[in-house]
Amino acid sequence: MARPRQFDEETVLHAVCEQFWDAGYAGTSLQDLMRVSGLGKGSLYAAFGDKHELFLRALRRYTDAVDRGVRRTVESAPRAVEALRAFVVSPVGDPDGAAARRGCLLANTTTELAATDPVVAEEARRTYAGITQVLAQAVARAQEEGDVPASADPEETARALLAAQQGVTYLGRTGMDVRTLEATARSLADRLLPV
Amino acid sequence: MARPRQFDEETVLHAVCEQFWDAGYAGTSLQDLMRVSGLGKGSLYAAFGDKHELFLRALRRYTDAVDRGVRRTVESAPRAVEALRAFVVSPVGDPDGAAARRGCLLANTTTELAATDPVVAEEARRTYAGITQVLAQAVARAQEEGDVPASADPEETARALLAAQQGVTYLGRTGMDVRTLEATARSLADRLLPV
DNA sequence: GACGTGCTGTACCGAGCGGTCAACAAAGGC
DNA sequence: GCCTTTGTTGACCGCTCGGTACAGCACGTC
Repeated sequence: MARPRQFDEETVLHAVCEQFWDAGYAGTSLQDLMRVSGLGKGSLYAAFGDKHELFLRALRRYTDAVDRGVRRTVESAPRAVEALRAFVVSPVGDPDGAAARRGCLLANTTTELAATDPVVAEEARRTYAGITQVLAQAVARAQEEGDVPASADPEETARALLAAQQGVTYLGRTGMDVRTLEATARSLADRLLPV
Repeated sequence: MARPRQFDEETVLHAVCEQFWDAGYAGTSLQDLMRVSGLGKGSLYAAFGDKHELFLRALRRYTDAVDRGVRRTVESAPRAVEALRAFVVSPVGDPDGAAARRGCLLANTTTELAATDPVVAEEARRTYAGITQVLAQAVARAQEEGDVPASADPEETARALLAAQQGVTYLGRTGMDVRTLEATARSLADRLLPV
């Protein structure tokens, strides 16, 4: 047999993900990746391929986590409408606004790369299609529970909620005051999910 | 006297703006800027300072144009509510989706740089504060014209509309199908501006 | 037409980039 | 204890980056 790896792949991907999240794709150098992962260039290349492949691995890990998070929120909510409201307000994050300013790794890197990197664009569309589906099912459940008018189209409502959530995410990234941001998110939830 | 400039500053800023819009800040090299402007390095540096200063000049030119565009739309609309609807749908652009995929220079570069460049973040906040104000005035006018319920808070409504518009802008950048994108934008306008 | 000033093009700089490679280290099989 | 295999390390590659320096050039003035 051969020499075993001295690092945990998941741990490295997590650290790399955080780095890309904070500095973007172009803003992250191989030196940064070596520093946060604790690995040498050779090990990174042997284990994950080049910078772009490593980024995609980290991005997919992140989108999987986001997808699972949304599903869990919907499944565990006593009433579906609460999960939908929570989804719209979720980008606000902590009260000091650090999470809001950080934004979403997928949104940040899609904005940076979508125009030139079809793989990233496809990953974004795939992720949002999945989220839209989960939200649409939640809207249907909220209709059964009497919290959303039966006249609303579930999928259209889901897409409106997704767009609203992404808008809140972006305004958070601009550094908008957290209380104003939260008020905006709640206002959107109120208007898109009338009582 | 000395040798006069052989280029028009506005023309150069326009070309530079387009380049940053297409490729982002980090994705644009000085060579790119020389190519699209037709100027040498020396001329660029003498006229605009370094890359970052040149970028800020181009960005401010862009945000000024956006601000003026929104004001003009509101002023020239027969009914204010039409301008508000048009604002939310505006990121959709042309039917083939090229404009939607391109997104907004301010949104793209804010997402890329806001975390590390306080000047860009401030420029974004300033621009959106101005747009919010114009939208709020339009909401108030729409209320006078009987198109928006008098119970709505103009500023809160304006911020909800802005977030929705930015969400649509982002979904457009992911490459979402244009018809779906337009339906989402119209749906948001319908829900945020009830009849 | 000589002058001087500011624009222009180019050669050049050090630094950092992403990526490669060969030598070395650590494990289990024999 | 040697061999094979794989992981690790760090030196090294060519290249492009943003930025500077400078020589020459075109123009309005006098």
